[in-house]
Amino acid sequence: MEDISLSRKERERIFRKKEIMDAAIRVFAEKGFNSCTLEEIAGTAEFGKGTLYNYFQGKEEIYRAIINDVIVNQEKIIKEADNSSKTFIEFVELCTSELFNYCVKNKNAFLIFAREVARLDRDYRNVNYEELFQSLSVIRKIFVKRVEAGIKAKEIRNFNPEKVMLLYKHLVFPHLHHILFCSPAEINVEDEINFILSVLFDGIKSK
Amino acid sequence: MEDISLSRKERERIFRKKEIMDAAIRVFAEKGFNSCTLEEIAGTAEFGKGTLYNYFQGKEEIYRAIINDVIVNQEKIIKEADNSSKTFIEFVELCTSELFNYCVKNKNAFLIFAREVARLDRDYRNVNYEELFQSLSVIRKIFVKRVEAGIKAKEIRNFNPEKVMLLYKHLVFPHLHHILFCSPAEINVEDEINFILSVLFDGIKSK
DNA sequence: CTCAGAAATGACTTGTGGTTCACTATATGT
DNA sequence: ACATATAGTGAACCACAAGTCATTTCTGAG
Repeated sequence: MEDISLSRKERERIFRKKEIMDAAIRVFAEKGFNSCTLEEIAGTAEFGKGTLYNYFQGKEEIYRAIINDVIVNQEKIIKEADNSSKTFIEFVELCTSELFNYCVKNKNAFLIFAREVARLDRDYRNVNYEELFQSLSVIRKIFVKRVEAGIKAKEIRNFNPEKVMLLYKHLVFPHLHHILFCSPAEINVEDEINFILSVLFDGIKSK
Repeated sequence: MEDISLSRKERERIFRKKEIMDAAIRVFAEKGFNSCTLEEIAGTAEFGKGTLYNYFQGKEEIYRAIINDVIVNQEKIIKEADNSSKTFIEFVELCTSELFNYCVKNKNAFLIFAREVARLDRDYRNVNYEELFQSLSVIRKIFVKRVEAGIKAKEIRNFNPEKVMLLYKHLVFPHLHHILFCSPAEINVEDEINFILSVLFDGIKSK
């Protein structure tokens, strides 16, 4: 984790930045972007309000950084799955279980991401989110490439690859959000993954 | 549409309320809840700011009323589909095509709904949204009942009915949102419906 | 035409909270 | 020990927008 190419000063700075982000994640997840104040975030991080401005441009940028982080992690997961799988089905299974793991371990960050997910592809277009869009684009490209390969190998039916990717995304994230935040009962992650993949691969109709 | 049991005064009041809501839908869809002001909504509706308070408690209530409206319409669609279908598959086909129609015709209202959809089951719990939850609950009950019937009739596999409903919801709304707001190309609604239903029923695997 | 009640209005009040910055404290190097 | 740089701080500032209400305008019955 630690990068020895940086000075101790730099590592400390990064560490404090992370601390602020962790506090912000808790506060944003609890109250939402508009119903919490910078003072709350600062208080939670055990810093003064002004200090946050030494690390971020402002409230907006902290929020953005959190979402960016989630997406960068997703990018890592997809890349990793792309490298360690042969068939498309393997690839999807790997992605899914790793995504589930990540989101369960980072519930709060995922919640913030999930609340914004409907805005990502549209409302965020105007603003400066190059890095974020970069990652989103990489994710899209890898997934589409794998779908195309899967079709060529006759693993899966001949659908528009872009649409298959969207469908996967729409299946996984809202379902994750639901089981993590809307479901009263205790969850068996393994079961949830199996359910989603079973429907995705074979559909709900009786054979 | 017009209810003759009401006086003209009352009908006029309802008409103006609707006018305000229509303006609010355009403004909220364009800018989002937090980035627009009551004055903009009032201006768009061609009323003064103060007038809005003769019709609604405040900004929050206008927003709520819009979302409530969308959900009430969904409830109507589900009920209608429930009454005019025999098999589960028919039921789903009917729901889907009517939902698509409704959302295409009410893009802006649907956009507002879609932005909030991740919050509905959780963040909205605290506040007073009885009517809204009432409708959501009716929708859930009807859908689950039809899934159960479909399983009993061996139309579909034996999954947890609640989960099938969620999966359907997560398939339809995010996909609708994407094709209406994130897709650059012109859309063939018929094709989109067929794609979603084909995957839902039969999955993506080759046979 | 008159007048009472209803409806519309927008200047004003008020509270909020993001952002700034002058100052203090701490750490590092000589 | 001193100087310099770096980091932290929160009171004060200010923009903004939700909500209020005293006043004006409209409407329709008599």
